[in-house]
Amino acid sequence: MKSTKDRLLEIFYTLLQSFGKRYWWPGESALEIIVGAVLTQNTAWKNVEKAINNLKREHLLTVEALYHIDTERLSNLIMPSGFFNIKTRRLKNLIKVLYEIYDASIENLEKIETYELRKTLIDINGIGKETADSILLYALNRPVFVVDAYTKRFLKNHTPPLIEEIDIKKDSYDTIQRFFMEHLPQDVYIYNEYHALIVYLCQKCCKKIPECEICPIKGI
DNA sequence: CACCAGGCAAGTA
DNA sequence: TACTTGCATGGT
Repeated sequence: MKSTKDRLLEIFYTLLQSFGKRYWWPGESALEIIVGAVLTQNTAWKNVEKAINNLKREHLLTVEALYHIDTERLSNLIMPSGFFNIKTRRLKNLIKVLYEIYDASIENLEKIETYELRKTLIDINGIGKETADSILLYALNRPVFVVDAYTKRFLKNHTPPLIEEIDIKKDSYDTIQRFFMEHLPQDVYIYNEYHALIVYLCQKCCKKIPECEICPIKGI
């Protein structure tokens, strides 16, 4: 009987071999990833790209520019990503911390201990656990596992079960995160690729469950 | 036409 | 603690 740790790793390497590296997170800078993390809340990535491109075209992807930009102008630029009024507020809240506390320098974030930084991020109105962890992992390369709707769907659909279903149902972000982190090496590369592969898997074939014939990890 | 997408906060019971 | 709702565009 395989251990849960062995199964999780086997699933990882099988997904990696089947689908290849996902190259997450798309973005040319840490700030672009941070901004994208807010814009993609409950939103298709395709729409986020339009918003990001709007900001890039206007050379607004700097902490200074986003701090000083007029609220209405920012709303118009990020409109394609939806929820633009609330996302403008959320971006401003986040940028305000980066500008006023961290002196507009992403590099100053490097000095902060991971879980202290996580708490700081979550304390910002508009930044929840998933957004904070996405920033930590994908923008700042911290070994933090990101849990999202796909992760829950993956756990819920996978057979044989990896974790008791009862733990998946409620608001179980911390439980699921702990599950992955306690059963996997604490490794930024693995966390990065694993989350991206789960998303790809769900977008590719999880929708066909329970009879997904092309699922490469069936039975593991 | 309906439904969903790489969430979160605020309100209610 | 556990549900429910508003937020909004764009693709299928």
